[in-house]
Amino acid sequence: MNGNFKRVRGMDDLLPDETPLWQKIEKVARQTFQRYHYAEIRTPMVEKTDVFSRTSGDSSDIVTKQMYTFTDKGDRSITLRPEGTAGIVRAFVEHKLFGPEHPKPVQVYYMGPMFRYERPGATHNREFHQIGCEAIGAVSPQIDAEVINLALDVFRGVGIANLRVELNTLGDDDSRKRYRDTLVEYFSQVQDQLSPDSQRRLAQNPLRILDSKDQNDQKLVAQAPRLEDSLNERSRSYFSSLCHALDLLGIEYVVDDRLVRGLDYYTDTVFEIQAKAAAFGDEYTTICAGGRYNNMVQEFGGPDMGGVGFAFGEERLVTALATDQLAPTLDYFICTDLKDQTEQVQQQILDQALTSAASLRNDGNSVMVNYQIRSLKSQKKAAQKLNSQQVMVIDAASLT
RNA sequence: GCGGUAGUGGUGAAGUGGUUAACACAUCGGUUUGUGGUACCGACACGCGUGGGUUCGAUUCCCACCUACCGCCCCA
Repeated sequence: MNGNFKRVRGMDDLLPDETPLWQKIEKVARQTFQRYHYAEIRTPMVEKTDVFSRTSGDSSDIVTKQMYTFTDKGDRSITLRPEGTAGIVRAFVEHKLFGPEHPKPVQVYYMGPMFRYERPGATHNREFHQIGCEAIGAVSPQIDAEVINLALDVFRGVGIANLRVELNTLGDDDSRKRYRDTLVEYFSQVQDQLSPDSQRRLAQNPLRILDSKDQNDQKLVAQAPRLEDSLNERSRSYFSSLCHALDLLGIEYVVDDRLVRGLDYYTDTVFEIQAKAAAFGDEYTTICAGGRYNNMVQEFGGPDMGGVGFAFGEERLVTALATDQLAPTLDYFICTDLKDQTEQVQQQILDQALTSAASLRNDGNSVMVNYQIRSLKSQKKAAQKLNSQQVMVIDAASLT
C-alpha cells in the first residue's frame, strides 16, 4: 500500500476478529442499563464549539489543545465531541426534558466515538469509543451511589475482576471556590519550588497540581491544605451520605482527596473506577470516570437541575479483557471438488454448493462455501481453521 | 506540543555500500499417507516506511517527513 491511503493518525480500524468482543461489551452494557431503566440517547458527533468550551472550562486541556475544531461552510465553529456529557445536557435542555411531564431523573445512556487531538499511544487514540450514562434532573447521594453501582455491574457483567473505586468530593461552588483560593495562596508561597508544569497549572487550574507526578511537587502537595477543610456543612454531609449509600450497597471504595478531574464542570461527587489486568502490567488503571455536575443544565439555559454520570473507554475495556477470543461458530463448511473437471461441470458443482448452502442456512445453520479453485486438501485445512462442525464435499458424483 | 527508540514479504525476523535480500511460520501447488493429522518437494519481497541527498553504485551513510511504541503533558 503506497501510504497515501493509510488511515489517519490516531484512528483505528476494528478488524473482524476484534468486533465480537466489542459487541459483547456493548450487549452487556445495554442489558445492564436496561435493568436500571436507562434508555439510549443518540446525539450528533459534532456540536457547536461553545458547547464544549463553555462546559469543560476554558483552561482545561481538552479545550486548549485537544479539540478537533473546524469551520464549516456556513462559517460556524464546529467541534467533534471530545466527551459525551455536554452534548447530552445540551439535548436535555434543547428538548425541554426538564419539563414536568418527564419523570426525574431523566436517565439515558450512549455509546459511540469521541475525538481528542492528542499524541496517540497504546492507551490513547484520537478517535476512541465511550459508553456512558447520565441521570439528569435530580440531586441525591443515593443516585450517585446507584450510578457507581451501575458502572460496576457493567464491568462485572463482562467479566472484569479486580475493580477499585476511587472517590472524592469537590464540594459545591462555595466550597470549591474557597478551596481553590486557599490552594492558590499556599502554592504561591512556594511557587519557585514548583515544577514548570505546575507553575503553569497554578495560573490555569490549581487543583491539578494535586496530581502532579513530579517528585518535588508531591512533597509540596503533601503539605498543602486539604480539600476537606474547605468543605461547607452541606458538601460535607452530602459526601458522607454518599459514602453511607455505598456502604449499604457493599461497594468498597477508597477516598482519594487528590482525585480531581480534568473537566471543570464537576461538583460534589467525582469518582474513577480502576481495573487491574495483565494487559495493564498488572497495575490498577483507570477505565471509567464520572461525577456529578450541578451547574451544566443551567449553563445551557435550563432550570437549576443537577446531573450525574460516568463514561468508560471501550478500548481500555477490550484491552483488559483481551485474553480469549470469541470466535464465531461455523456449522458447515462445504468443499467443492473441482479438480480435473471441465469448466461446465465445475460451474454445476459450484451451483450445487450454492443451493445446498442456501438450504442449510434456511434451517438456521452458519455455512461457508469454497468457491475458489483449489485443492481439496487446502479446503479441508481451511475448514479446520474455521473450526467448522461439519465438512461436506460436493463433487461430480454429487450432481443430481 | 516536548524528549527517546524503532520502521525489511501476510507474520516473526537475519543481513550487507556493489552479482539471485538468509531462515522460519502462514499461504498456494504437488508427492506421501486409509484421516481435515504426518513427512517431503516446489512456488511466493522486481523490494527493504515516504521523499530528497552523498556516492561510480544504497535497503545498508546523511537530512526531512510519515508512522508505531515508551516517557512527559493529559486522559478513556
